[in-house]
Amino acid sequence: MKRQRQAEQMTVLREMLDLRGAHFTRQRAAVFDYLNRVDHHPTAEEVFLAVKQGLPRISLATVYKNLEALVGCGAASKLTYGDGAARYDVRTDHHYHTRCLKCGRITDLEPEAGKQLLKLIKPPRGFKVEDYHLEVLGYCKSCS
Amino acid sequence: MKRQRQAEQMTVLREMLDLRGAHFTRQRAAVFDYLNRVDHHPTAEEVFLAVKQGLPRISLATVYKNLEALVGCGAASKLTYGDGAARYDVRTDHHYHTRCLKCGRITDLEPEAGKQLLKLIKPPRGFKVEDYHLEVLGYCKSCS
DNA sequence: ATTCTTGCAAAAGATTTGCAAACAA
DNA sequence: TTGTTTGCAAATCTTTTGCAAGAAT
Repeated sequence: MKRQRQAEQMTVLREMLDLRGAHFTRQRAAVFDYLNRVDHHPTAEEVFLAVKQGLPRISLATVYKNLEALVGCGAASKLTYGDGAARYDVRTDHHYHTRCLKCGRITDLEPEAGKQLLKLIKPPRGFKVEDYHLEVLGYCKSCS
Repeated sequence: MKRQRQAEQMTVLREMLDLRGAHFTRQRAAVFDYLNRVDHHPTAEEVFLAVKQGLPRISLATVYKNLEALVGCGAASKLTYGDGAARYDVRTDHHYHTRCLKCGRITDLEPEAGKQLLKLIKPPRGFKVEDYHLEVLGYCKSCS
């Protein structure tokens, strides 16, 4: 059933890419697959090192291009913090997470609060809301 | 009264720096003063170009060092997004803002919602909350 | 006097780009 | 076939660092 799920995800990915006129490639699939497997939000470098196991000739530039392509077609999202490198995630619908100030690990928060949160937000007149992002900073269990 | 306010701010800055064993310098004061004047959240480059008007010999590295010093003593805060460069702000108590996806301009949101927001946040067990950050993404009046 | 800061140039880290060959549609 | 992607190297952009001279405490 794990395999079937993966196959479904790849079909969905194919469609999402197709809508943007982008091709489905082994490298792209590998990057997407890795993002689906990990439980945290890796940097491009991390993705590169992991995907290289299966595709030894892949380059870091290709990983960057593919992460960009995945974000572009909506299959992944980019999370940027002050720690140098950007992080990537397959989920585009999670806007709530915690980030450890020591180890940098990111974990998702319950999305329940989101609905209520939206009611509280009062953007300035004329501002067209497209998305929102809530980040809770602190120290995780193993770092505190 | 504008001048007096500036003088007060500088006195406060002196104290904040002193607590960390940091010196008060013309360059540092100029960077801090600029952050106090602007209505948006500039990048280090922007600060550099602006401060250079009054201190033509200042270097970009000095601006970076001073922004870091200001953040270190609590006189400023650093805001990091996916658009390449970090942005800085004198206020350290504003965690709610909007960011335009087109021009990158950042404006503050009413902090009222913060109190209620905190009640909604349920971090994982063992996570020690230090800070939080809410960002609303979209298009500002002039860009939409 | 001692310690910190400046300015410069060089270095480092992350990400992007140009291009010819390879691949997907 | 046509347009996109790959891999490589070089380039770019942001930020940091080493160091001697200068400024603040």
